[in-house]
Amino acid sequence: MLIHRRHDWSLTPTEAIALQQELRREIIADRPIDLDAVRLVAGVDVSVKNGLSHAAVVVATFPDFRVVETACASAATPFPYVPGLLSFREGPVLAEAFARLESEPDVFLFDGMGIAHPRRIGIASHMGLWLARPTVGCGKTLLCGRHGPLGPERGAAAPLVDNGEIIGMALRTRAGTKPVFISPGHLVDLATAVALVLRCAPKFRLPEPIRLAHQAAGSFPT
DNA sequence: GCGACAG
DNA sequence: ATCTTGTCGC
Repeated sequence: MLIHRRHDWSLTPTEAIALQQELRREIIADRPIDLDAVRLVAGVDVSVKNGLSHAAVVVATFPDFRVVETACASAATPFPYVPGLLSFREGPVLAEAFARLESEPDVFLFDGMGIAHPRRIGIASHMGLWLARPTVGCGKTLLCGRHGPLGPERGAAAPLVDNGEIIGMALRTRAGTKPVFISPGHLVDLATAVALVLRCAPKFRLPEPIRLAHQAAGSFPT
């Protein structure tokens, strides 16, 4: 599908932070989406092996999750992991994989944060600008913000608050397991993001598209 | 200055 | 993220 190249990726940490401050102004995180109109959902993930980064984008039907396409890409890992700058480490390979997509997913689910980020531009939001399509962040652990206690049942949720603003939601997708942290990436609002993730994770803690992408990204020949 | 810190 | 098998429990 058509990708919008927004900038160069080879930046120093200081330059990367400055770029995030510029790009954050373009993020739209208050737009509702009609989930009944969603037909294709993509799961996005990257695995790192011996200095190489392997990206996988798995496109599945919604709401039954049958795989219709898998786009992959590999490249030398360009940037060390630095909290707050994950997109500069995984963005390059992901952009390559996105460019190889033949289908046009209605929404992309990322393994990481959307606006629940110190500068409100986690990897889901950042890549959302490149994709110019709805993106949602689904993290397994918290990067920033706090939340109150959650009920024990599936569907229980508590707002993620940082500096007085609601940036996401701690959401229990399965009873008896830790919650996941949902936040709008780009072109979606929090309520829609939460509803989508709940529908994408009917059985396991993580959304089905992300599980598929995680498996694909991790099964590269060495 | 002291912690916290997606993947 | 990654190194890694079996095992406890619903």
